[in-house]
Amino acid sequence: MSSTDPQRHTRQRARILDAAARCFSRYGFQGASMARICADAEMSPGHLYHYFPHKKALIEAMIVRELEEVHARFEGLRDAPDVVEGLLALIEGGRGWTDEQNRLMLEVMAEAARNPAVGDILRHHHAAITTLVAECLAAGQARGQVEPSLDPEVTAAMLQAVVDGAVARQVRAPALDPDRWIDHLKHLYGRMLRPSGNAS
Amino acid sequence: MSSTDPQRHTRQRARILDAAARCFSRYGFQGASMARICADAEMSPGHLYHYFPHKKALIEAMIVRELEEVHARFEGLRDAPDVVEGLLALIEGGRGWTDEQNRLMLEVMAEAARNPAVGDILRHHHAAITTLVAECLAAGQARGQVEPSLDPEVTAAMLQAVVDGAVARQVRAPALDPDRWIDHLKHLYGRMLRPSGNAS
Amino acid sequence: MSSTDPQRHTRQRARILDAAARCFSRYGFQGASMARICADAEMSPGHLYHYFPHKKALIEAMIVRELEEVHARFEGLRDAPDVVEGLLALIEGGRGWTDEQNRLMLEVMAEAARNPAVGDILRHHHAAITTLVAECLAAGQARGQVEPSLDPEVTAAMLQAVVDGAVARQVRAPALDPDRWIDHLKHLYGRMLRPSGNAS
Amino acid sequence: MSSTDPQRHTRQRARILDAAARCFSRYGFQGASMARICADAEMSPGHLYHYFPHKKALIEAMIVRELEEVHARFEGLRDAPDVVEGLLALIEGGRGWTDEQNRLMLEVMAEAARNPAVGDILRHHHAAITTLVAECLAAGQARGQVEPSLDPEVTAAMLQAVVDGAVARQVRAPALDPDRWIDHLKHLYGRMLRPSGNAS
DNA sequence: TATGAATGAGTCTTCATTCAT
DNA sequence: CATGAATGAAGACTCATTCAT
Repeated sequence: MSSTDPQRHTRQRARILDAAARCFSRYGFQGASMARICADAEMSPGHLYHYFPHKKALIEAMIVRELEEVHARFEGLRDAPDVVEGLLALIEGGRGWTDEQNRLMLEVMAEAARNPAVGDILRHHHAAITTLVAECLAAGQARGQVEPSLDPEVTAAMLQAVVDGAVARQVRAPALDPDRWIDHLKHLYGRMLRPSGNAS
Repeated sequence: MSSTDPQRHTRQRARILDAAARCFSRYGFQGASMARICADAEMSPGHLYHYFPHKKALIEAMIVRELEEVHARFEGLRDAPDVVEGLLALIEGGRGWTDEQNRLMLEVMAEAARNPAVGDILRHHHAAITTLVAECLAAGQARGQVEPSLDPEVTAAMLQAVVDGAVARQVRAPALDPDRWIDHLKHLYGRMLRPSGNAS
Repeated sequence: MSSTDPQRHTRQRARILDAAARCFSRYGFQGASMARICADAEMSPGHLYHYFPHKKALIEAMIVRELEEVHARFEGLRDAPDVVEGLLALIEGGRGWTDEQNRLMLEVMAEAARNPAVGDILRHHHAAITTLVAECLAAGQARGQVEPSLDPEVTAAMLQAVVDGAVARQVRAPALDPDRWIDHLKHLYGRMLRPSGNAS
Repeated sequence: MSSTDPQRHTRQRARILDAAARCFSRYGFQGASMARICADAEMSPGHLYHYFPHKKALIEAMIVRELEEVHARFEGLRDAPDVVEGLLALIEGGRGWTDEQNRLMLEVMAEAARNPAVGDILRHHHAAITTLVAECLAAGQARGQVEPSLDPEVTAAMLQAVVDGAVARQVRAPALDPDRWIDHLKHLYGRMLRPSGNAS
């Protein structure tokens, strides 16, 4: 009986999304053809269209998955005893980002800037992270770990801008020693967040 | 003699580059068809190809022009009596960036990440600005305006990351009050750069 | 299993090659547009490109098929009891060549003269026929059917030059009575090949 | 005063026709663009169109010039004391044909097969040469230099077929030693033409 | 579930030709 | 006579998508 096997369904979707991520990061959303993605996923076009009705749907699903993974990295912040240490650890974690992820994020940003649907996805995700980080920052201020004059919301947005800047840096200055860069970033970011007079 | 009029030639190229910038920012490099650019430039395809041999050439010329304009904004830094003030003024200037420029920069970053030719253009331009800013920072350190422990080169790279982050922010959080954002940015950036104990 | 049906595949290729031969003979390789060939093959361009990746590939495949057909006509020579009779029969067979085949051969020759890939195909095919004919001529010499002083290889090349000349004649002098022409050709060719003193 | 200078006019036309011959032989009639021919003739398109109203006109003018040159080579036949020697000398002269001329002839034949206008030019020229050669052959028969049973007209057509075959051979078997080939050709052709029992 | 044949609009690019200067 | 800017209709080829099997 060909009754639906949800597990298999999910596995197939994942296989497609993996292939899509690989292709999109290499060729961009428009540059990656469905045929290429099919080949990469070792699947016929007809079959792939069984799982995603449009290219648009595939792009959006892939973006959502990607952003959820990013979100997951921020969740840990809630349990960090020291918020600032937690945020610095997140920056430290940027060291592990692959080129594929970097390229994908840049592609997502560019697409979000012109495609309202993608823009909404990004903004929704951004708002979720911003809220999370802002809450943590406010808690940190209550505990005296964070400079009290900082606006938590804007500061949370800043963190994400720093991440975007770091992603861009990998393209702009790939030769720059990552250790020097990340150390510098952590040093300055620490100085920013901690109460005045409390250098890292 | 009816030999070529170089002025007209330059004007035509500019007309095309303007149309290209508009189209690329709206649809992306791949999404903008030559036909559309032609229509926007009010020019036949054959004529456009008289000025640019490829779409690639058009893209690259447009990118170079865009980046040179960015570079020009940084040149003023040399004459600023206080480097930090100069840099903060640059951040302040980001307020004037149009959506078109923002989108274009995002598209350029995404393209640079996968297209080596574009990547090289970006890196070359980035290096030029980095050198310029680093020199100004070093001079500022000599004059006691800038925290002496900062590495000028990495700090210059940081500035550009901040700009990239600000560009991304416009997509991520367009609702965020630009005044709040820019003030915050200037405040923190000032704290980063000025000698310790010298809050803005 | 609905895996590829190789028979259908072959039939489709044949359909395309037929259309291509018709169009190429009418308009030349460059003059025949893929769109026209598609229309002739009653097939969409996308579908045609499913079978041939380039126009070049289509041209070459068609040429190979055409030349193989020519080659096949020569194969019979091996079984002819009298080589000279066999060769004269081949010339006689030229009567049956269609205009399409003639035009195609002329187009192939012209293309082979400037396109190395096509040139190689032609030369490879030419060498195969030359070898075949030369062997038959040598055997004929051993049997006393062919003038012994003739160099088999060059004489085989001569035969093909005669064929090329006959193809050209159809263009140069279509009004010339084919019977008169072919009879003349056979007469002279026979005189050439047979041992001296043995007029046809 | 810009009054017409017919000499200059002729020289310009020649310059264009030279460039056209070069380009057509390299790329074919369709493959050679007017722009390329202009570049080769060091002339602007507007100027070139002053001399030839169409590409078609240029092609036809070039073909006529080419064929007239061929015709000129045959004119000498009239003064030859021995027709057969004269014809053999013509074959011998084929040794001097350049690749450009060869390719051009092949292109002309292919074009003549499908383009009625070009076909007519070729046939007109062919008829002129045929008449010339046939007359010489008839005179030769009267003088006992040529086998009397040969039909002069068909034999004249044969000569031209031999030339076409020789042109094709240069493409089919460029490696074949030209000396061997031409000697063979002359030997056989002599045997064909001379009265029976009169080997070369 | 899975295949891949099939479509046709759309992409970039070329080219013969015209025209203002 | 001479230039080269300008046109726009093709040309080869691609690709998202559908559908019969």
